[in-house]
Amino acid sequence: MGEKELRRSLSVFPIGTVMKLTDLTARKIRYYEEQGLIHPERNEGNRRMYSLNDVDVLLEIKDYLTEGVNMAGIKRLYELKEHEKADRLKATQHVLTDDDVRRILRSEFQAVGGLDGDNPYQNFDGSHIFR
DNA sequence: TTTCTCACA
DNA sequence: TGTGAGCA
Repeated sequence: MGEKELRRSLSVFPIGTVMKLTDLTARKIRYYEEQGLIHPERNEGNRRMYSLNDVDVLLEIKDYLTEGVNMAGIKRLYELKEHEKADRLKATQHVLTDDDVRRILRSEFQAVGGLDGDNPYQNFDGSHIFR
């Protein structure tokens, strides 16, 4: 991990700052953590401390949500990325970048025909997004 | 003053 | 998801 990624992973701001930065409620931010989408650290007082990466993820989650992807779908995307990350440590293979993931998501949407109304992903059950 | 966890007229 | 209670 380079120094740049290291800095982006430093947990530096409290939930109040993240709320302003992401325009999300504390309730939602903690909920996404429960869903395993972000992993803020805790300080001495049990307070959550978020990193720039966490904020980025939160912002991405907002985008996915407005695009009609539900929590199950979003979780798949991040699980997929984490698996790639794990694999990268074992074998020296290529990894899915954020852009790759976004590309995959877009093509999936186009293949299904649109972002509004009754697209299949609205009721995604967690097992067919990349069919 | 801010954040935390828990619970639900 | 919101909101209030009672702590730290």
